[in-house]
Amino acid sequence: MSKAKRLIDILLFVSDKKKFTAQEIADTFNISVRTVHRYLLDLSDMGLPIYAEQGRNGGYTVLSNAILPPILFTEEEAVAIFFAFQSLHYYRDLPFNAEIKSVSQKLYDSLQKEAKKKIDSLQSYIAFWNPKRTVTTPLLTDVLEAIINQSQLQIQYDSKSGISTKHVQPIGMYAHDGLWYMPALHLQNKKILLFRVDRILSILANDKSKETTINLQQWLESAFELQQPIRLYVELSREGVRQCLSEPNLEKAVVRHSDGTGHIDTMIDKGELTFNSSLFYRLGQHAIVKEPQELIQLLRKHAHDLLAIYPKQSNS
Amino acid sequence: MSKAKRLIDILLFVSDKKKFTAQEIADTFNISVRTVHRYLLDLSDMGLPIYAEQGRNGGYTVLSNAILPPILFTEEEAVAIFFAFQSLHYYRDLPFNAEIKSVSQKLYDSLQKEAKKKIDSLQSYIAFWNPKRTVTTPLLTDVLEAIINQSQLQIQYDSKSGISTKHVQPIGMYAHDGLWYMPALHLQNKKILLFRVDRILSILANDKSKETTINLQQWLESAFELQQPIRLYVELSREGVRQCLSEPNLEKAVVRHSDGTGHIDTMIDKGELTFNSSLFYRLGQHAIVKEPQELIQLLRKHAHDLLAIYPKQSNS
DNA sequence: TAAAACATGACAACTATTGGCATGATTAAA
DNA sequence: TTTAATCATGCCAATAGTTGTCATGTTTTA
Repeated sequence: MSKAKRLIDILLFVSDKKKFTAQEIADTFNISVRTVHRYLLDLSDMGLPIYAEQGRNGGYTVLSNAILPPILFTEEEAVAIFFAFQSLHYYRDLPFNAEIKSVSQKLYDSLQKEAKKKIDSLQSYIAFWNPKRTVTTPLLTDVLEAIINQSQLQIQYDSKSGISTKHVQPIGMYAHDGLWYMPALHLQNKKILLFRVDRILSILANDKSKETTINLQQWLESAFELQQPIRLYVELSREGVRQCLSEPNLEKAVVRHSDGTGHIDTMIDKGELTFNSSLFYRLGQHAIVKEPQELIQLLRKHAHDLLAIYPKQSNS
Repeated sequence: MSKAKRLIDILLFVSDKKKFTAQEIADTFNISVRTVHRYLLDLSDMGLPIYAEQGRNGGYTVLSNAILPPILFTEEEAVAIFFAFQSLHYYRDLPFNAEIKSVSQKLYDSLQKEAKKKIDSLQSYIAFWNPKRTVTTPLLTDVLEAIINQSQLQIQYDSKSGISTKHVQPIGMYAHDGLWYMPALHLQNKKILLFRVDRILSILANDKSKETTINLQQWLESAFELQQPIRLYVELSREGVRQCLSEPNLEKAVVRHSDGTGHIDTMIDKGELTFNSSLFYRLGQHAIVKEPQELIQLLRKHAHDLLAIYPKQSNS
């Protein structure tokens, strides 16, 4: 086997093992101890952060985390990684911020002059634009750690009804629209609630004592099942069709007529009525709700309330 | 210089040059032609897609795109790239779909068994959730190509007022909220308009004839300057504060009072009034708009319209 | 037909790697 | 204090790998 391959094998072996003696490596790879010393010197020269402790019980220790074998990327692939990272910029807090920086650095360093120019020029043609969030999520990594350890948590939470202390077992954590959410089992009433991680004011992890719950993927799927299905029927003008096609929740249900107008006929959850009323309020005459009556009543009630809040001759 | 380093140098050289003869390489690197043949055989064995044409005017041709020197990643960095890509899944169309797949494949293949498990288990704790868009953007790559070439375009566009043909020069392209947008200079009236790429029905690129315009970054910055500033003053209940802090546009302007309530006092653009009326309609009594009068009138008018659209005893 | 390219084999000269041995230094346990 | 287990380094001969040169083919095109 060529030296290069053997070096990579040893690199992977030691970066995985973290602590070892030269004799171990010699035995594992059937080479002499002398050669092992030489190899480790080479790896050290190549930048592997490794140090040796002398004396009995001594040995080598690798400081970095597990390392992957060298990978060859094409320029296009490097660009893809750059842009994927760019799209993440709008999360103010991310569990991988340090890694994202180091990967970008490694890639950019290895690009040639011309390729760097290409990336820079592409960046003047293409972008991911998102409003930069200002809410910070200081406890993000703590929460993630607790989730991975499957700990039960005592959290102080800033909810609709004020700050309260809750005893929960988290299911997982997900990002949506720039914010982090944590579905968790509320241990008092055995119900799964959804918490916003930025609204968690403090956490206290108890000993891990796992109650078997569903995992995050299952929860995400079930969370969007209809609990109380109800029929939504809406007639759309041409503009209404256009607008509704931009609504992630409804776009699938839009039916176009040949004259450009259309309609929506689908089942939605009763709990989504409030959300939908906001949409159809905005669309006004471009979307005439025919069903359900509840939604129509909601729209009317809200309109009435609004007229009460803002009386005719209002002056500040 | 060691063989490995020389091989990498040659790899980079030839993957950049694409077409070359053995003699060229021999001259460039001061090695014999025989050795070049041997090296190219090695590179071919290592997976570089290269083929040779014999005879006069023959030579070697590399099929793949420019290749970066081998990079060492840590496991954590690989995980970061995976999750960055996961967050992109909600764009149905991306200019880098092929690259994203190949990078994921390369990384996953190079992970050890244990590391694969780690990633899989992390994926059951952490996710990026986004509604999957169903609108397709078939012309995405064509548009990107035209933008890079700085071509002028004749597009068929499905706008509010129907399908029309427009003659434009694109400035760039950006993604937002799962959709792709293209700001472009309308050549008839010299104004910059914003197009949704999925609403472009066909494009026809003219010869490139660049009118100097601003670049995408500049446009993005200027696009959010206030054209017609107007004062927005809103009194917020405790719940209103909570809700407004989740609104990317307003969160910066929210001022909290010591009792948990708060207010917004900021400048907004007159053009955003419609957008804001939808928000404050939803918030109802939790956010009492005091200024501007236009917004209050808009809220009232819309409420009136709605009551007219949905008369009292409406039955489907 | 000649020139320009790739393809491959043989071999000697050269270079790099390896293992074995020796010598030191350092550390912790006996 | 001694001893065993470590790393660290130097030397050298044996071995392994690499290189250049030359030779011989093949394929393609001017």
